[in-house]
Amino acid sequence: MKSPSKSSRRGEGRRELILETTLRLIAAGGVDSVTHRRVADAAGIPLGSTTYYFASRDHLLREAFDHYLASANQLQADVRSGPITSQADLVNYLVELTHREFEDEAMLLAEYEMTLFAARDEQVARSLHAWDDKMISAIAESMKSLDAPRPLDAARTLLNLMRGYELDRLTRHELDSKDFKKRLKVVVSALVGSQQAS
Amino acid sequence: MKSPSKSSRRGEGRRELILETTLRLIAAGGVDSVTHRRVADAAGIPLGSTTYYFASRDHLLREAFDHYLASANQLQADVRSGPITSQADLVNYLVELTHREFEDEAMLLAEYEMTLFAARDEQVARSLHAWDDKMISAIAESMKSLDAPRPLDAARTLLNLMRGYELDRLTRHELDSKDFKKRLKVVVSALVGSQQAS
DNA sequence: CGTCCATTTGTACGATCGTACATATTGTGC
DNA sequence: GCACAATATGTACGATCGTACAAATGGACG
Repeated sequence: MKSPSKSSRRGEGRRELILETTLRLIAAGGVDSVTHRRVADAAGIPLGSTTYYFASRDHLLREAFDHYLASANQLQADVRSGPITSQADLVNYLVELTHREFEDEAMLLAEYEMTLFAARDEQVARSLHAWDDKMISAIAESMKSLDAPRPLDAARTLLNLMRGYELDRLTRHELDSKDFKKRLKVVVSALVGSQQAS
Repeated sequence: MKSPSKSSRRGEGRRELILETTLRLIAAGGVDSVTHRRVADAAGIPLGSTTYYFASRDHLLREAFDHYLASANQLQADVRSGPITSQADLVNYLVELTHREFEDEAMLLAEYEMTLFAARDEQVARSLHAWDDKMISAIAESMKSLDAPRPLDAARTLLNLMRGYELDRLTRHELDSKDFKKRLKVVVSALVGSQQAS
């Protein structure tokens, strides 16, 4: 009988403990603040443990980001609730999506730390692209019943907009989400309304 | 008679040399890669020079970001060319604005390094907000003759969209700018067209 | 020329880092 | 219980860091 609540997990459990701790550190102090020693201290394990599971600091960071994307997958699945049959439904879905991200603002910050890291690391970039594609597909799928003329383009535009807004919010904590919803509504109405290409 | 082309500038000139070198390092390797020693080596000056002008590493980074925003101000002024009298003019203006940013992709990366830094540094955050407000005002101003119902909201939406797109481009170098222009056109038509509030 | 202060330069100290590695401990199959 | 592989732990080494600081240099001005 295993004891999952044991603070010092063993084997694969310890591996995950290290990854989760690494993510917390990234969220709190950025990628720079991640060192083998700090991760070990924060996780309550000896230094040797981190080097045993991860050959180098880069390996640790890369796997931590992959671990984050896996958990983000779960979050995205949770948001999908009712069917989307109107523009208002779509707006609410998108607002809810960003709202969930802001529930843990530090983790959102970690997501953008990952984006910048990906700009200099091909491997993380590939993981991030796979996640982005999944997000775009999900948004496009949610617009299916609205008959948008170019669902993938529209989804990409909406995702860009959300990202830009989130980035703004990361440094302006006072920004109003009501304001964002109103602006989002205008864009959605343009994207799902029937207009011809250039 | 001063010799401005002298590689080892003196006084205020040396101060600027250090800031420019710091920005190049941030662009090339991120904020993490900035150390007093590396800046000194890259600038061809001794270590003592960097600590003489900047009391600490944080002071150096903060002033480097301010220095970047000052030069970005110049860039933005350069883009303003002809008058904007149609939606197409506005789209071209915005596309040109992002295109200029991509001319030096490493510097664009440095801009987002600054954004993440600002998320954890109030002082840099204030500088960045002042710059953002200036951008929003400039975009709103450029829409004046188009009679957009909410120019400031529209400008903020467009800036969010541009930022989200730029962030995407930083990791997907193959992305097409023609695609962005088409998507931007749809959004612009929605923002300047007359629609009532919620 | 000589003085004075801003600037420049080189060096040093203590702290922290990534990584390697030898040793101890644990769990498992027999 | 025993052996053996997987896992866990503590320690050490060389490198790099931020920062401090004393000494050297140089230009402006009497």
